[in-house]
Amino acid sequence: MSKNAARSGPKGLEPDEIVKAALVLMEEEGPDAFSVRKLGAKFGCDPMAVLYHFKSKNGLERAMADALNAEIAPVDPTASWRARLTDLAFQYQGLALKYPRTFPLLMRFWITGPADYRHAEMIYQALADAGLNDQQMVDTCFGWYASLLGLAAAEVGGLLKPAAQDIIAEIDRLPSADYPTMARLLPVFADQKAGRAYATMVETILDGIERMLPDS
Amino acid sequence: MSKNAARSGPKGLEPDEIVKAALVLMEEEGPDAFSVRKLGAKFGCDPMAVLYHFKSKNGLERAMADALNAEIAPVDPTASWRARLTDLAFQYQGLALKYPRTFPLLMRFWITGPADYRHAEMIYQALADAGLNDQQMVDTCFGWYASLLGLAAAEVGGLLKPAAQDIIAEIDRLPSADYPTMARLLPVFADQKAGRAYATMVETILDGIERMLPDS
DNA sequence: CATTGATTTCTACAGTGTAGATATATAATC
DNA sequence: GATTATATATCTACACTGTAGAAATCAATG
Repeated sequence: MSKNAARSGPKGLEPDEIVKAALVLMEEEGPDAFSVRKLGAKFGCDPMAVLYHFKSKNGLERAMADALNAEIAPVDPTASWRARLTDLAFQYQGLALKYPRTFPLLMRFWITGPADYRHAEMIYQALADAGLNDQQMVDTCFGWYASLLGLAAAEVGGLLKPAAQDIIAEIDRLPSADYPTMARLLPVFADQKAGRAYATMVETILDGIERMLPDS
Repeated sequence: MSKNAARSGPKGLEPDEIVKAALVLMEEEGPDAFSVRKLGAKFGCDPMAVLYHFKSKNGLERAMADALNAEIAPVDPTASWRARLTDLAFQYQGLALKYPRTFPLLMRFWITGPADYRHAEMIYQALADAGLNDQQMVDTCFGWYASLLGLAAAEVGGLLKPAAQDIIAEIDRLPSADYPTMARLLPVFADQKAGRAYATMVETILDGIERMLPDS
């Protein structure tokens, strides 16, 4: 439309659009079959055009990770620190469920760019309102973020989902003398409800943070 | 030596030895440059011999992940539940530091095989001794494990290490009005001591677990 | 010795990321 | 408007990847 907004080059390829298409392709194909050639074919451009905008496949994947982070919505600043952190935690879980095959990229590019500075700032402010001192805030913010990513990745990676039949069979085959507690808990595995372990752990970590407070 | 122990085939290739060499190669080359061809060259056999024993590169990588889990030593059963979980936590951190480039495989194969059932059994017994009920135990065990893996992966992935100079510069460039808390904490970032955030978070989670107990 | 069956190697193929040269279309300058 | 400059997109080529399938090799058995 206007002078230099929509089309910046010969074909006007928009990096954001490429990333969007890349996310779709990644979810369709999975991380192994995802390739810049397929992306080019899907997007209707030469594969090398993608690399021109992102330097390398690695750079593209970093941009994809940042695009995920950018979907995190700001939290309500009037809510309690605990409510805000809970909100963020479940937003991350939602992100993992929406992009199960892209989400692991967040653990490859722990710092993706501006989008997660925004996220980090929200965590810091919540922890500051909770009453942590500076050192505690830094440690806890990093730890909170890393734990959440691990939890969410495990959720979509299959660890937190109800135990699969073959896994249960495999555990059943173990000598129950060596694994008495696991053997006893097999039925509990079997009807493990998706998402509850995640919620439980979020509460557990928040409880732990609360215990750090001076008046606790 | 004896009949069928050492050499089971023409050359007597031992899968365990292949995995050992694979771990060395992975640490040398990193996940991108790691290939079965290079492994074959290093190990002195045809690349396809590797795939014969592990079905696929994926199968090999799963075996590598299980080899890492197998390095976890049993905990002292006479120690308190909290001491046992702490022990396991730091063993995992040690594993991540020893195999920084292989460790992320554990988040690709959340369930690697017998080695982590052994690990899980130790966690379950500790949680049982702590006094959690069955449902809590299952949720907390999964959550504990996933969080720890996230923490350890973040540690070697660069999130928990002292902030790098370019990152600090990048944050410094942000409009400090939008990121007031982060801006204030920049100096704390800068001399972040490796490993302390990990230790802090482990304590935090353990505190949270303690709060689940009925008499707490 | 011949056979068997598990192991190792060989060959070939389709697909990958990307460096480097080239073409193209827009914007800037005259 | 013609010409130059510049950013953008494409083309070509190369070294490398995982692995299917055929072939060779070797130890043990009958």
